[in-house]
Amino acid sequence: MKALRRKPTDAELAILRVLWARGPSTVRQVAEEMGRESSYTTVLKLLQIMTEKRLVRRDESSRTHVYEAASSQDQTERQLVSDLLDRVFDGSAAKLVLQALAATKTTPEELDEIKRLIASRTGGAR
Amino acid sequence: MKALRRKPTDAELAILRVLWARGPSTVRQVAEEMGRESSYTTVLKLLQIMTEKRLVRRDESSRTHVYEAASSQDQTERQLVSDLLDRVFDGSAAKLVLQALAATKTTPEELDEIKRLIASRTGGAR
DNA sequence: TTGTCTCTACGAAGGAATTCGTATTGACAC
DNA sequence: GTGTCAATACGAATTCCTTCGTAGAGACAA
Repeated sequence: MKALRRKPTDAELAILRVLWARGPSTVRQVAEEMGRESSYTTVLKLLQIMTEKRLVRRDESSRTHVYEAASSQDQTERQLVSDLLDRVFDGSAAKLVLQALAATKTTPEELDEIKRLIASRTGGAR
Repeated sequence: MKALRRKPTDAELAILRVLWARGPSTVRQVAEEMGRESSYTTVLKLLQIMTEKRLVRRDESSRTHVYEAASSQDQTERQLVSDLLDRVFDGSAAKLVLQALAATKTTPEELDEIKRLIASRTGGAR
């Protein structure tokens, strides 16, 4: 049983996203939300493994267990970005942003939003 | 033999980074560059697998083979960012940028650089 | 030729991720 | 009690990643 901080796999991340969106959920609810790609038992197994890994918490007080993401969406997102930054971009946020802009057709609204983000950062520091 | 577009694994990415930095290289050169973490044969095996996957090209004209990254660093970076965008951020570049800024202690110089990136984007579109 | 290096090829082992089938258990109605 | 339904537990099969040991081929010196 290893303790902490591993990157969730793709399948695990898909489940986490459901849990973040729905809040605490049963296996059946998660499986249904994920459509017909994954069978009930597959989702169950994944959630069991994720419980061991402490990626989710399990409430066993009723017969039908209820699962909940152990880390917030925010924390997890940040961790994944950190990881990409380290593995790919030498820790340079600017390089990452450059590629993010290149990778998407960013709308003017989004660009404005990003500008505001930056402004709020620089504003404080100056 | 499957054809295209899979995400390089962590170990594969580490090798690609060496190839991008050094240009076409032999197994020995890559292994040395990667320090003593991975043995010669491990690097060799990975490069062989990566050749099958078409992640690298192999020049076999001399006895000592020479390997070269098949995709540019730029393309690969973009692909990895795209993947993260899809899997984690619903395709929203703004969300990703927000987390990138939160994840690093960004220097004022970097923020300025990012601002310029954005400005060049908005400037062209307006 | 024989020996020594250095290379590639190959395979095997271990571990993790993913899938799903089957068994078992608990709840509840009848 | 029995039957039925829905849940969890368990384990097997498959595939991929990663590592490394060992074998064999090529080059070259003595």
